[in-house]
Amino acid sequence: MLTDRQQLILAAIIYEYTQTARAVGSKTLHDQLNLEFSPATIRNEMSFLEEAELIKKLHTSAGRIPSKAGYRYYLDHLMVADQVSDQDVALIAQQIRGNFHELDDLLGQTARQLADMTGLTALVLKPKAINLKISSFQLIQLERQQVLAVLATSDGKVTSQTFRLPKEMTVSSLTDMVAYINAQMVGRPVQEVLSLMNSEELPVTLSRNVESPAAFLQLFGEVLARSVEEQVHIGGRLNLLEVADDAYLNLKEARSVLELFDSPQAVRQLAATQKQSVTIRLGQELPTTLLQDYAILAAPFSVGGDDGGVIALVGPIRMPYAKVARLLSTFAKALDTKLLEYV
Amino acid sequence: MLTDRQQLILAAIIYEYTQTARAVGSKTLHDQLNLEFSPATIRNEMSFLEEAELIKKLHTSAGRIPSKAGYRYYLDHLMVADQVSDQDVALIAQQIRGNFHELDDLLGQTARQLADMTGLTALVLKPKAINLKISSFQLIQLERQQVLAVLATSDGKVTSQTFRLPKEMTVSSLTDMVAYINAQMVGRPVQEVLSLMNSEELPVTLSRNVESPAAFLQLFGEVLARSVEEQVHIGGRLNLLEVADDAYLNLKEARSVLELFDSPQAVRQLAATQKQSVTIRLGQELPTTLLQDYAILAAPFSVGGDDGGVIALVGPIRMPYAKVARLLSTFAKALDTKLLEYV
DNA sequence: ATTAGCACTCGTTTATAAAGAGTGCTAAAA
DNA sequence: TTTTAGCACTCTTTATAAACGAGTGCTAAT
Repeated sequence: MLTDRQQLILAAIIYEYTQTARAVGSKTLHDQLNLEFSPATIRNEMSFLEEAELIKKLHTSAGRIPSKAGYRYYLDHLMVADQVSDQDVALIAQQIRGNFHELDDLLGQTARQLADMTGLTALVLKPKAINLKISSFQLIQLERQQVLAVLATSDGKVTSQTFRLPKEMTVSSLTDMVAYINAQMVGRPVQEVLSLMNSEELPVTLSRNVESPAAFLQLFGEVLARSVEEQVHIGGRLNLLEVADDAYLNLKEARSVLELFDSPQAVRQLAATQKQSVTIRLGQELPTTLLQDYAILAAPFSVGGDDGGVIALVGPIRMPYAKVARLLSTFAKALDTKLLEYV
Repeated sequence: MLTDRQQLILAAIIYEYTQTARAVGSKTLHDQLNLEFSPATIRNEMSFLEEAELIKKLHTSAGRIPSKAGYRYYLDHLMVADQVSDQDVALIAQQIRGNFHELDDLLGQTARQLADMTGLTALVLKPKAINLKISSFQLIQLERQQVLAVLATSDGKVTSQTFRLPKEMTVSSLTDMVAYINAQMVGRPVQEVLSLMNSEELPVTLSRNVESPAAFLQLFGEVLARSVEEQVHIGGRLNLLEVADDAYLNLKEARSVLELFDSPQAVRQLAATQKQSVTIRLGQELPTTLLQDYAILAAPFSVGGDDGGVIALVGPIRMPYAKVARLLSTFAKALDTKLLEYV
């Protein structure tokens, strides 16, 4: 257990280091923060903190920097959430309140805005849409056997796919069934319809309406599946380059980190969180060694009752956690309320 | 005018430098390429070439590297186009021949493939689609006054937009007009229809069918306009980072270059070309100072008779032009034939 | 016209020294 | 017992100088 003074000093070191990016020494700390005990005392406490592996030296005669364990301790015990300025709250609310036809537009815009405000990289994962409902399903004939299937869902998204009808089939032979689908399925959750399709029930019903339902079912299923595909929005990707403390960066590392964020699966894995509030992971706690020098803050949100949405921030371990965490949770809350509209 | 030997030496310097990324000296050049004249002779010729500003020294006692004018001379007079290996031609043809529902999928895939094969950044600009035809236009009612407009075009693309009907209007009141549009407009070029709309003609006709055509026309126009929006595909964006000769790169520069390619307008401007074959521009010939150390190769292609498509490559000035130029024109040709399908 | 020879240049590497920031320890002060 | 002043010591950073080496330009010989 750390004494109050030790905690104070640890927090001070993290504060200083976060600001200046330089190892902080006892004298600097004393002068900078007007502490009422001497550099020598600070040195003594520092060697205790170092013993506890909460801070470390880059070399024998250097000042201290926080270790990853030190950040961890800080996050778990010392951090006091910054107040988000009223101005910022207003800004966030205003932006998010805007009118977006499509949920994806809103989420993309949110990611961009969060990235801008923090200077970090923002991730927004749309949840698996359990409650997403079918708004309409239509077939549109393009030419001869070319048909366009269009599925609209309650989040405003339109999924479409062209396909070729088997020779003997005409579009009009399908209209009954399209009508049936619209009568029966509109307003029902996509996921529910998908499971209906697996459970023989729908196929049986359909076969009364269509001669060869198999091909059609496959098409319908494909479009349904694509409409609930999980999607990832990223804002401020290039902020990932701002890890280095100097003006030059390692080409290979920079490339691999940026490449990592080109893979939606990888991003999804990175941002995953179970907790109900902001979760912070850093360095070796992250699932990839590529991000040893990064930290990720993640907060859940829900879309119209569906759980599983995540809004997250990625940045260098040395970052102003208090401020950033607070901003993130403000965004998460704003999304939570706004997204009740997209049921 | 350069003598044959001077040309030979200039080409040799460019070759060596392209391979090794190091200033090339007279002795190295002699040894490396088994030239039948001595280093001293080479030195004499070199000082002539330097006088002509085709090559330069980084400092007094260093070897020579090509100047931008040197590259220019090489490109204009000396470059012999490499043969693309049959294997590569086959690969390209095979990939492009694949079946793509949407033109944009094909172009995106092409950009990625070209980038992979060259290690550079590939740009593909879809031409202003003069001949793009309307395949179908439909309205789909979502709920009460929410309507989804869907426009399918001959390139396989589906453009959709939700909008809200004025209170007094019902979807069914529009069906006549949708039928009219499909009867009259399907198969006609989007651009033609757009100009019809500006020229009062269509509005007049429509007003016979709809009570308040203004709002509807605006919607139709918007969707039409979006369907012919020019689009840019980029492959291998991160290859832009591979300019530096060493393992470290300048953060600021790297960022601004990558940011540049986030703007479709900027990309479009960069790739613009009038010529009928591969155009190569480098350094100060490019429209932005950000790309002083880059070269751009651009080749036109057409989509079903529409001119204005461009496929381009961006990379460091020091690159194997012969090989890369040849690959690019192979791609352009492959696209030209393939795209006859998307009329 | 070509080439061997050689002095000269200038960036790069290696070596050495001085400066500076910060520590750890000891002994005195509180 | 806790805190602090003092000081020697460590290790990076910066500065200075010397040795190295790739490559040039010029001159004189081929």
